[in-house]
Amino acid sequence: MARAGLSHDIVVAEAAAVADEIGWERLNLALIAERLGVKLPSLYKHIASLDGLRRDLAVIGTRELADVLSASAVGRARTDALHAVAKAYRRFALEHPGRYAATVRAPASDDLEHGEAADSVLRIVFAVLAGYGLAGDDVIDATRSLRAGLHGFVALEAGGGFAIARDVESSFNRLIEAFDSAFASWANSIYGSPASVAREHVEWPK
Amino acid sequence: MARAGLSHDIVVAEAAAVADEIGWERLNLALIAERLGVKLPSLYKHIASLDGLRRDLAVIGTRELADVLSASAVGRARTDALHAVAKAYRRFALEHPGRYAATVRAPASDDLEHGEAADSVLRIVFAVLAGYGLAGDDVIDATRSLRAGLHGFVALEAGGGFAIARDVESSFNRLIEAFDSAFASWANSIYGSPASVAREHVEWPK
DNA sequence: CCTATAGGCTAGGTCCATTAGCTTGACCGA
DNA sequence: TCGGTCAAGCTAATGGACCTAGCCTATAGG
Repeated sequence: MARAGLSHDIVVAEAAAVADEIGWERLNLALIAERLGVKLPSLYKHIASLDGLRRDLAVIGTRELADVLSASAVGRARTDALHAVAKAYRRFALEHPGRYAATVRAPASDDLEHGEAADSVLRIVFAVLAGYGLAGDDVIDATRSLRAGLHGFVALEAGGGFAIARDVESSFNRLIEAFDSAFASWANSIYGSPASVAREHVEWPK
Repeated sequence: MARAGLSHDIVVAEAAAVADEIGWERLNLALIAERLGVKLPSLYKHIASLDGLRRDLAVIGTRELADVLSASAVGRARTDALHAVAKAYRRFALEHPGRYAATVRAPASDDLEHGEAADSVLRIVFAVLAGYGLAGDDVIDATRSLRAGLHGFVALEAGGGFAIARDVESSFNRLIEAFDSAFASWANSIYGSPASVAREHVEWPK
């Protein structure tokens, strides 16, 4: 009985690869075990349950997304930063559909580790929006709108919803341009009231 | 052995109710059978499979969504129509989360009945956008952007992603206002090229 | 070398979806 | 009314998935 040399991180990493290949919803322990050269029950020495594994996957997926977005934004501001972050977001979702789907899971309210990962993504978005001079409720509305647009677009695209003969990339760029215009105009509008940004707990992206 | 008096439509209707209550992804035959006062295998006299039932649910859910959107748009145009349709869309998704999730399933390419239901929703959106004077690629970009924004927003909201202390309805209104401004400006921009609207097959909303 | 621990294993339980095959209620024509 | 057909229910059994209990041994530390 040779040891396979598994660890918690190795199992989660393999689960991420499997999820990217066959889809988040079809993720199953049997396939993970097979690919690791181990029988299914052996996985339970490293994970708590399938649901626990999904949560762990959500955490590392969210961290990876934060890293990708952060790297895309360095040295940019306003329109440049918005387009760069949006492009990086879409690219991550298309290249790692399983990991991306994992990030859509909202953290449990008592899961500090997961919550911190989600907040790290939100901080990047806030930083981009700060470049537009947004404040108060505007920041929240802009964040929600941008999240909605990004998530909706990549979810529909990944699901095969864009079948018309029109370049998807061009449509995506115009969506982001629309947000760019909106955020620019909000900064000068009456909406920019200095309401407190009361952060109970911030969840991302779902 | 008293007969329960089931039919295909009754089973699908009960499935819709169950999906709205416990969620699209947790829909299962055991619970449907129990609620109908029948043993699980008896359902197979009326449905082909769980996946077939899901597809049937997608069709009726999509039709219901089309009816709701259509009713909301009558007698309105441009900004009024856009806000009315958006509000009806969000309301449907929040009141019938299971049915809404079902509508996100893209029709199989050879499923004419499902495809027709999906197209009936798209026609409503096209009609609203026609009021803005959009043409060519603009119509496609606007449709994709609007779908993305609507779907993303309600998906995130339903998933508990909007936890900050800011009224969700207000954020939604501002998102729609942003689309309204964008569509209005597109109609007068250089983008409005008369490219052909090549409709291979149109899928909605995923 | 001895021992404790941790990481594998087999066996078995539960819960679903699905299929096969049986039984019986309801309707229809003679 | 009688009998036949069909549809709608049922039980039983299969297979796949997650999960647990309990065993067995490779490895690390003394």
